[in-house]
Amino acid sequence: MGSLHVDLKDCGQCPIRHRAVCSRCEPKELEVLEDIKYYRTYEAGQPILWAGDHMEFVASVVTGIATLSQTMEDGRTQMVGLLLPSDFIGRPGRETAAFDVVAVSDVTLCCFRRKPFEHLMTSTPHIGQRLLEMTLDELDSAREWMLVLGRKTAREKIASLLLIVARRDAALRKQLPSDGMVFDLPLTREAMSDYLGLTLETVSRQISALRKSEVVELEGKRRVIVPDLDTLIAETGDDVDGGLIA
Amino acid sequence: MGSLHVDLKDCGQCPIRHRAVCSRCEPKELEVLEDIKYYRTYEAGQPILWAGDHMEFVASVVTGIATLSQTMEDGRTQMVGLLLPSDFIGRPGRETAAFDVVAVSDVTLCCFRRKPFEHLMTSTPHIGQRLLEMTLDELDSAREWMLVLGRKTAREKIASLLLIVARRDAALRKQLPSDGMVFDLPLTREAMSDYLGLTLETVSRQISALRKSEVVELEGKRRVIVPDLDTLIAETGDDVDGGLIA
DNA sequence: GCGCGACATTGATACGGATCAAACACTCGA
DNA sequence: TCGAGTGTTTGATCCGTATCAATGTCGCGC
Repeated sequence: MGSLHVDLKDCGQCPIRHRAVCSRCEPKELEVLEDIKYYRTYEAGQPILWAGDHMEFVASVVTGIATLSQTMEDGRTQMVGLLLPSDFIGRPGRETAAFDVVAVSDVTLCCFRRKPFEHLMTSTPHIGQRLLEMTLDELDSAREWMLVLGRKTAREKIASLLLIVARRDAALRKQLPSDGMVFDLPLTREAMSDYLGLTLETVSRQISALRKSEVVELEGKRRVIVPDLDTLIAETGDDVDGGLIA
Repeated sequence: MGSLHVDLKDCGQCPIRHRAVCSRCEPKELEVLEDIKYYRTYEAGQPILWAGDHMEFVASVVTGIATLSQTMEDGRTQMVGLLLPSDFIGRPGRETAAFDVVAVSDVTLCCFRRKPFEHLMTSTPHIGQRLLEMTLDELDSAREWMLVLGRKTAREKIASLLLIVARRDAALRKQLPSDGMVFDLPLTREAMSDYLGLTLETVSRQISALRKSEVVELEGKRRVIVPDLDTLIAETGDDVDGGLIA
């Protein structure tokens, strides 16, 4: 599990080649990147960074899932981002990590030493352009999540999370999300509660409630079946965006 | 009120010259910007953009305060950002607005037609670099706000908002926030509730409670006095960051 | 000066989600 | 096979915030 059957040293073979921060780079630019990059792996459950840590590198997630989160002194924690393959960790121009990063599954990172990477950003506009685009997308997602955290009920929060995971899973398979789709939750109930600003008991109860209402079916604790996508969307409280079918 | 005693056409005189998206530009680059820029003003309470609107321009806030918010079908509203002088509105490469933008006070925008601006971004790296930096900062703020929305109590939320406004106000005067500082709340109770994910009644009650606890004093409805800054910080639930005194 | 409208405060009550507690399900190693 | 550990479900109760409602305050136009 987790072993890759491609030569990771070759950017041309990289599974996130077309989506990551390097996606706009031309062959010559990739060669420079290949010189300063190296891989690191983390096992499920391992911390990758603690808030305040000195960061010697920035990185792209190549495989696996990690979480970005914040913890208060008394232990209350809030997840502030979910890092999936192709997502970027770290920020040029900043010495220390702003949030905790934890591997949820086994994770492989493609790391770049920070200083050379920063230098590269000024000489290679394609990297900065792509990073800007990715950061703007993340800012939009973060703002959308603020609505979930601030205004949605527990039931709507759960439905919103399920829908996000469902859409992501469909995108990964290069399919449209559809009625009858099946996917696995990558997160424990506790991780879901940290994401949604709820307790794990409430998460559990609301998932049970959605099952009783036949909005979703469960196979074991993690596998989810969505019999009717529009029903799930209705439960999120968002307006129906028909735009996806086009 | 709102009339500026400077020639706005001259970027050299612009009050946000050193912080806005154009702050890295050299004189020659500013000349290009001056060709495509124009000013628009909005009165307090006026909408600037609705989510979904076609955007023909991107802009910098020159003076005044605006809010960025999202509304659900049933009317629940969440503010997702507060736009202050030098903040940027819009996003290169996107046709439509993602959120509602409303002027809270009288607002002046420095607008750039979107297409020429996008073109400029590829030819003038300084703009993209600065925009990346600003966007990364906003992403960090958005993520910090997610902790407030997801995990803080009503009292902590109010204290967090007061502290943010206090710090911003101090920064505007180029002072450090200090004991005994006085500032005005730019927002109504309702706008605060939209920001904090509360009802306006709860906002009112918690402000009264903080006053009874002598964490703050009020002069009228809007003017706030902070007798002891550390007391206010303690009420936010955040760890005390001594870093500011250095 | 009066009355209106916008904004704010305060009170009474309801309800959603947190908290405390117990039991269940599954995996893994002895 | 059993027992421990981890993650999950479910129940009982409590508390914080929402909701519904009334009253208060200030500024402004008539």
